[in-house]
Amino acid sequence: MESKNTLQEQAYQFIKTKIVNLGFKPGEFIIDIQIAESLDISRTPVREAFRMLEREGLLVYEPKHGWKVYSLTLKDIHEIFEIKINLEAFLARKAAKCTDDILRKKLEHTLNEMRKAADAEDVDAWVVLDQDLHKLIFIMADNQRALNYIENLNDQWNRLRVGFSARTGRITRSIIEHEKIVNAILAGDADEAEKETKDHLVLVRDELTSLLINMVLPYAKDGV
Amino acid sequence: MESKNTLQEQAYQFIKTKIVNLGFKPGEFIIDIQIAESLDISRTPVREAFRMLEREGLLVYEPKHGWKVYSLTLKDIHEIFEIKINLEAFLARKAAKCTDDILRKKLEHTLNEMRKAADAEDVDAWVVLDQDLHKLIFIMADNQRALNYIENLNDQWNRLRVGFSARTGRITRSIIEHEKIVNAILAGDADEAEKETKDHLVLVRDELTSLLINMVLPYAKDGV
DNA sequence: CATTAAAAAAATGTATACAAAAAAAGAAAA
DNA sequence: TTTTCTTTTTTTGTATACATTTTTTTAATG
Repeated sequence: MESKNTLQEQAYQFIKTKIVNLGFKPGEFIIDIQIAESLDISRTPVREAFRMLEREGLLVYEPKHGWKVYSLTLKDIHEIFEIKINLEAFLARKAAKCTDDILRKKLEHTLNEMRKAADAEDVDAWVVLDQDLHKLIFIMADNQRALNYIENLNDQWNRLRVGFSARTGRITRSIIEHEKIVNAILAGDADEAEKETKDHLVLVRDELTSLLINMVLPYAKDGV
Repeated sequence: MESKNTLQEQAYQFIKTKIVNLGFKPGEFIIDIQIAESLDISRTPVREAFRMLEREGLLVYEPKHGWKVYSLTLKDIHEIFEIKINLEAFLARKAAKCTDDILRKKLEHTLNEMRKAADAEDVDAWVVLDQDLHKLIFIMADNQRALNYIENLNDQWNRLRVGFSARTGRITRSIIEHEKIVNAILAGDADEAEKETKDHLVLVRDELTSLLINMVLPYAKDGV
């Protein structure tokens, strides 16, 4: 969220925002000079930004052809969640063994905040807290690389989040799932933490899959 | 391995090779213009190559400072193998359920070739076959993203492979470990495939850790 | 001799020019 | 009308110039 003052960073933020908000459509080719002109900068920083976004899987480079906004398929969702389910379940298991009281307190606090946001039906706040909570669990698990990778996987499908978390009942159910995970971690029950994380992610995956089938595929023939 | 004819690709291959062969030392800052001059090209393609290598975790960009060859610590090895152990064990489990006979035949064949290479003490051939074998398992597991990520993790520590696989007894022992994994997969025994993969990677991690402690740390104070 | 200040050198960040390649548009032939 | 070929336009790939920032060197001061 922090906006560094280099033009590369500006270009990066601009393009990423447009992709996430579907201003650039999945499968669309984007052209450096056009973005450069609309930001009133040169091509150079835009191309650097392209490489950064390629790194995150939001853009795909096709040599001698150009830069394409990555288009998620159902297979992608399946792959992404297969990895997420495994890694996050393992990290939850590890987090259950974490003895850092500050982190444990924070975890409890974040869950409470989530409850409040859910009661207030504040979807935006809830989304942020949801991310905070998962991040906290990963920090407790003490594997920075895994955290980075999962955040990267999330970047790849978060485009769909717009239509997802606002769905009826999703947040209410999600609170219950998160409570189970957090309680297991705080109780130091690694097996339970692993199991509840898996269950939670399977539900997310399945809802996301049906969302992709019902809402998005009709107008995006190559996926999202 | 394929060398595309763009200068970016040349620069990319050149830098990567130097990093892997320790021609550029871990922690060293590398400067675009110097590489550009030694390749007799301009800075532009070199900078594109930098971004590609950043993507692979071989270079780290420090804003307003420059590009640093990433330096592995023991914590990195621990993180990398924690992820590898989890993901690869899961993929081996999935591979055990693969029914594609062509892939299964290939797997058996690759193991045989590895045995031959080991008998002939052909380390170079063995390294290639080892990578082929693991890749085959991942292909059987049918998760392209996980495959890519594991290959990326491997890129990060393969620099150490030079001194690693040549160690006395490592290959002989490794053959046995690989046989167990392959046999479990071919027998369709998912539990066993998962277990043997974990055991194998734990051994690799531990040997790598001791290598890092004994050989490399003395002269590379920030790790490798 | 150590510390700070100023000047010089080097490296990054950006813009722009131009050649080569690809895509698009238009013209000619079937 | 469709197909093929040519021309034009667009876009990529690369080089280079230059401003800004950072680092190093040198000079001055205590």
